[in-house]
Parts: sequence; C-alpha cells; structure tokens
Amino acid sequence: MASRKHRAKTAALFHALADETRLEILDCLKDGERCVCELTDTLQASQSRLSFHLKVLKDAELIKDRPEGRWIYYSIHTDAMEELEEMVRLLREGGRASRGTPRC
Amino acid sequence: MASRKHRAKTAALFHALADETRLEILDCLKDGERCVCELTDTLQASQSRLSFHLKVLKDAELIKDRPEGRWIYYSIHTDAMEELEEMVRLLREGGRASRGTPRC
DNA sequence: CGAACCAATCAAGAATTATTGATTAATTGC
DNA sequence: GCAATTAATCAATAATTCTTGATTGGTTCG
Repeated sequence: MASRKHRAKTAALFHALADETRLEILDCLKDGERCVCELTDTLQASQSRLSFHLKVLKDAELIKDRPEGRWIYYSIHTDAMEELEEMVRLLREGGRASRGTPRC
Repeated sequence: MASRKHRAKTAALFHALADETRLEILDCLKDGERCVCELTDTLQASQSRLSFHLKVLKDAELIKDRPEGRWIYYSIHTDAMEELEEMVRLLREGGRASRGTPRC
C-alpha cells in the first residue's frame, strides 16, 4: 500500500542520507562513537557546519548522542539502519498485496 | 575506504529517492511499466512536474524509458535497485578493511 | 569566580531544487 | 498537410537546504 505517512518517512530518511558530508560522518562513526571535535578534525569541517549535519542525522534517528562532561559523543543508531534496509527492501520487492492488479 | 567518488554516487542516488513524488512514481512502476500520461492521471500531477521527476529518476538510473510511437513507457531499472541494496549494506555493515583501526 | 573549551543555535546570504506555465518536437490519424 | 496528442525543455519564480560567522549555554579547571 505504501501509505502517505510511510512515504514521507522514507523520503525524510533518504534525504538525511543524500549529502556527502553526512555520509562521511556516518562512515566515520562506523568505527565507533566520536565527539564533535574529533569529527571536525577528521572531516576538516567547521564546528557549525558539522553541528548542522549532525542534527539532520539525529533528527532522522540515524545517529544518537551521549553527553559526557563537556563533550558530546555521537554514534550510529543501529535500529534506524535496520529500518533503512527494510525500506529499501520494500521499495525493491514491492510488498504489494495484490499481484494481479496492474494499475497503481 | 568509501572513496570520494563512491560517496558522491551514493549521495546522488539517495537524493533521487528523497522526494515523495518520486517515491510515488517508483511505487506506481512496481506494477510494471507505465507511460507518462498514465502517471499524470494516477498521481494527479502536472505533465511538466512529472517529467521533471522522471528525469531525476532516470539520471539516477533508477528507471529506464522505452519510447513506443508517441508514448514513452517508464519502468524500474532493476540493476540500480540491486546497487541501492548494496550501498545500504555497505553503509550499515561497514565494509571496512581494518577492524583494528579506531580512527576514521 | 573567571578563563578556556565544547557544542548548539541563530541570522543572513548563497546555492540548490522544485513548481508553474509556455513553448517545442515528434508522432499519429484525418 | 493539418489538427490533435504525448512528452521534453525552458524561463521565471518559489521553496528548501547549506554555509558562514557570531552568539549563547554549559562544563571544567585554575
């Protein structure tokens, strides 16, 4: 069926992934959690810019944060990654109930 | 490693998917190929608007077209869908060579 | 407390992307 | 050939997203 709501959620998730800087961040976090200052170092990006992209990723629930003292550590939110795989599977395989109905 | 080039390609692919109209088109095409006028009908979208989004999807190689007479039939490009799954898998599982290296 | 540090937020501007309406090109049927 | 149909493209505008630099809030350490 692919409800309107689900479609919006899917679009939002893909939007969060549709940016090189954000992909770079995710790539970086695959090795484990990092604080923002480590990321600015590694990715050669300004603090403000990075903060913006981290927020996008966090809003999409692709990453989560853990404050500790004056640092904030970010890491990959595994659940969302699983959800992403599910979305792609639906997109690909269809998940259509009626195989005989030709029109959408 | 996730080269710069690969990251750009990934971002571009996700960008093509980050739009409700385009997701709707893909959803529609899952039932088989459709010509543009069928899509404008079903999706209640203007011809020009649809044409724009079809171009985005086609540029991302998510769909392909088959001209026949004065119609143009669009359908899902299965290869790209497989590639998409591969990208998501890489994003998720890492595909990182050195498991021992902590920094990115 | 005050200085230094980390990170979020804000405002302004730049850049990109989407929508609309009009035009154009190609094809079919009369 | 001419009118009608299908779809791409273009120009202009609207809307969204990104970047930058400055400010703010919270934390630690002296």
